Amino acid sequence: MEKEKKYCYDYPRPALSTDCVIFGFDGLALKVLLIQRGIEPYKGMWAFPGGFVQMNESTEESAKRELREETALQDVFIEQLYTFSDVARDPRGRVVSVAYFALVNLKEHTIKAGDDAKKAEWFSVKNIPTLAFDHEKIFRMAMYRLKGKIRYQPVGFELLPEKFTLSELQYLYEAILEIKLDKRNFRKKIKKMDLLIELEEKQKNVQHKAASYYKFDKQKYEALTSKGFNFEI
Amino acid sequence: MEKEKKYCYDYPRPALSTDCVIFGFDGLALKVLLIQRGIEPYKGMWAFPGGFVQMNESTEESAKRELREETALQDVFIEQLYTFSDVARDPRGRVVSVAYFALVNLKEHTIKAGDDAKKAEWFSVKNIPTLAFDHEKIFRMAMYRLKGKIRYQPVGFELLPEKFTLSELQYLYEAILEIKLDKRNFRKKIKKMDLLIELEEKQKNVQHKAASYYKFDKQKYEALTSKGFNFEI
DNA sequence: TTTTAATGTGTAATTATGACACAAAGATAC
DNA sequence: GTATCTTTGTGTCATAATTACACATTAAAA
Repeated sequence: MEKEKKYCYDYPRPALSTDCVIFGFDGLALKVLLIQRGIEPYKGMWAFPGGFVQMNESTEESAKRELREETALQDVFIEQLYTFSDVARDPRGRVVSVAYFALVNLKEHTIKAGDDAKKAEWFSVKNIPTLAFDHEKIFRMAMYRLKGKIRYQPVGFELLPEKFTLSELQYLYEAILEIKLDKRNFRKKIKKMDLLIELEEKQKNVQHKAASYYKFDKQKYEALTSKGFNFEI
Repeated sequence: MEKEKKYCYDYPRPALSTDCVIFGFDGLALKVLLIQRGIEPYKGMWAFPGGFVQMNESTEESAKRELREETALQDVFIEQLYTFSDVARDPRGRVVSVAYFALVNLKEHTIKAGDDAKKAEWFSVKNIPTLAFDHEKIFRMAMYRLKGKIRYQPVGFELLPEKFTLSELQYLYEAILEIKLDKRNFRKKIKKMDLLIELEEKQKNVQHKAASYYKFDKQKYEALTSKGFNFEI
């Protein structure tokens, strides 16, 4: 078959891709998922999972598809981050990329083992390798957004298992905000917003006093937000 | 010359455009600038100014160029809003649009008179006509963003002339937030953040006690933000 | 001189924030 | 089974922020 460029337009068009910054929390550190590139450009370097947008899908659908294909993650929190469009951001030519960020809880979602040449790995946000393309810029923006967002929207729960202890919740906030919080004051605030349900169940197999598990009252939160309530830490 | 499609690619590509939601404030009401479409589709309907992204410009440059070409506005506050990519958002075919929002002060910037077929007009945000494409969605998003942003970043000053009274500032906040604020409490907050400079000059030709003019201390604000300060209303 | 319309100012009650320490529980080691 | 270890879970007080609320002053116009 002849090598032929089949798709022709009156005016030139940039290629359109999506990239996805996937955050996870393992109970101690905030992590992001990176893919090691198997092909040029930037072969061998780490980058966020992503790919080109197809004609029959929105950019959000594209980001979700890439997420599913490259990591087998599904039904996770995902939100548009920013569109990166510097003329020279991709050495292959003009590529505009719509970046998304996703939040997953590492305990309940396992990622697919790296298929063929592609290796996927979680990196602590404190220790990220040099990234391909302009992905450092994307990463900084994603961190900034997450830090801002967690203060006024209860997205933190997306990073925790369904059942979690108050200390786990606090460690998560500390990891994202990169500050130390006071235990009593943190609990006071969390209790006052009245969006957690304390479960009967307690921790097991811990070598100290077992903490109660809590779960997030999503229904109540949605009822409140539709009435104009605003969550704030 | 033969009608020929010159730009060919291995894979199909969506067209990429930018649209710009331009907010202005006339002292009483918050307004947006709309362009009446001179051609199909949606001929005669109102829409946000916008156009296709060229190969040698980023989307932000494209939005600024469109703004300049369609309204003669330059050097105004502009920020990326969101990328709209629904497959069917444009009846001409697949068009992904990166929306921006801009803030201008109506007293110091006059917009170009509508050239040829294009008529530009300011509409109160309380009274917007039916819009072309998915621009209603873009508009709702822009309003939501502005409401959020004005509470923690001093973007309001972009909508006022360099010299303004405290009442004008308060009316602006009331128009954007769509709430009534208490005069004494508002002034207390504004004064405490210490980012306004009171000028010698007072209002003239008003049929009541003349108010002092103030200006925003941008230098001080930038010095503070670089140290992690956070403006909040 | 009176009227009109908006400016500019303070206090007190309530609520939110931030700093701070120790007994109780459960597992493990001896 | 007692001591040890580690983490849970809780309250108070001082300070700061927020909210509600009213009237004398000024400048122009009638």
